[in-house]
Amino acid sequence: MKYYVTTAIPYVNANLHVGNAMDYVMADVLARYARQQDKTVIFSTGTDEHGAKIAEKAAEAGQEVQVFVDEMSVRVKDLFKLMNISYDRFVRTTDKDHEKRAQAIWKALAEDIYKSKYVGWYCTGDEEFFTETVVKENGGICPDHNRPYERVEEENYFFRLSKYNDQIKKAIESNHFKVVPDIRRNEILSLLSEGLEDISISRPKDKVSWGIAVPGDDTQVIYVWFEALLNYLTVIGYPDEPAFREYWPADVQVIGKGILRFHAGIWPGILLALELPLPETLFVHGYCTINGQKISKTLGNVILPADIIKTHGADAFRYYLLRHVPSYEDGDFNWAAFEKAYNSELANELGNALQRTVAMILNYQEGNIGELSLRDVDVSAYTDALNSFRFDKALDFVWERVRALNQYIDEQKPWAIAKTGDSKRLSEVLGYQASTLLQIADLLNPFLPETSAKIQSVLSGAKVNPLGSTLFPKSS
RNA sequence: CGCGGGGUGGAGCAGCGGCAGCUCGUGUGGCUCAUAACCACAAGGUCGCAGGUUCGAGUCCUGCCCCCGCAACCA
Repeated sequence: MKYYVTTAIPYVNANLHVGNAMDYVMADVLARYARQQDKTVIFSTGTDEHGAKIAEKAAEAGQEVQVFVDEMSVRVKDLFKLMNISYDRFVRTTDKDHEKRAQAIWKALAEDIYKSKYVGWYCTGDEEFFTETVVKENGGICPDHNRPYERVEEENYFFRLSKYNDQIKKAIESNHFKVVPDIRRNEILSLLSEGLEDISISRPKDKVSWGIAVPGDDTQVIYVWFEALLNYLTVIGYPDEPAFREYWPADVQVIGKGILRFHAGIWPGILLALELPLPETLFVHGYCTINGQKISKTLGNVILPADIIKTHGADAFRYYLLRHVPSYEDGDFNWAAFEKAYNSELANELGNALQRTVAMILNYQEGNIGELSLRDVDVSAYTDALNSFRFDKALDFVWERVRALNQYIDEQKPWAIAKTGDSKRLSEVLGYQASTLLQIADLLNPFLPETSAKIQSVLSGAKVNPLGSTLFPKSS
């Protein structure tokens, strides 16, 4: 069975921070879980590299735009490696292949594209037009970028999005196209009730040169956001590659709440116009604040994934985002909460459970693990949680198992059994401990791949194979 | 009257008509296999405010107060 999962592709104008990482970590869990179930998986991600803002950033850095985006794209890949993101395909919007296929999509949409005059206020920081009222409210200055809106009057190509409004609404209402969680589904439905307007999907080349040319009109380039959405199709080779025919529609597309309108409004409109099926599910996660504040460069509160991973490892980083940021809502990252979770949950509960088990097997049984004895455990709470993208709840379930194991050890008191010389009973108890740890490793595999592998390497043979150090060592 | 979410022990949350629950923190005790880790027990709540419906209301209804999102591409 095939499984196609995507993330939004990051715009490479800045380094990715902990909040940005939610997309990739969550999608990675889904991809690993699907592989564990023997599905054939394509997990796609990439980088969004066009637009005036990128060109501007490159100029600031005194670099050729292509050199700039090459470098930024490599940084993203490096970060993904650091976070253990197991993507299968990586698309860059500056790839020749993407450009060619994006243009093919444009041509396929020809019937729904028309040329018209656009008059409005534009902010280069947002790459977006704003309405008269918004501009007035903000006194003519974009609050996000602290720069004046530009008065722009230009000829653009438009996409007949309004035509598909009702079809999109129906698809979401009928759950043919599922938007998860409900709060986001309701949000987009209310928006669709108001009705979507046609959108501008190109900009004049003399204003924005860093982009993909509109086929048949070299005075215009494709609007960066429109073209970036197409990555979900181009990365699997729309329209002619076998992967496209096999893997589309996507099973899950993971995005952050800020780009809901694009993915539940514009994107399905494009797909309907192309007469392609809509994705099965759009999963929308919340944002991660830092110390309760919105992450922002101007506030200077940015924490990079590498800051955490360098000292505590990728698994601890993934663990915190997946369990302590509610999967359906916003959450907070702060060092105190992170250290707390690391020490008490990862080190004291899980790490120590492995440690005490290994120590006893070494001390009492010369390292012989003996017979594993897996009692049947109902893991439906875990699978239900994963199937509904409740990563936090799935990990709660795993930790119930970890706690239960520590309780079991305290109740059985294997150290006391060792003194009685009842080696048969002792072996049963220690065998059960090892089995439970292996089961936990299995459940943890999609979430904490390194930890899962470590536990397995310790307990998979006939004898324990102790790690060089403890799982999750404490620094202080 | 733009739309939506929320206010529950010190903190973070669950419960959505029938004995107020979970994790953390706090206190006490137990254990000694273990990363000064682990386990047990306890204290701590007029469930934002005011009315109403009901045999019975965190839970349903009405009004009010206060936070926070979206609207306004920020992942």
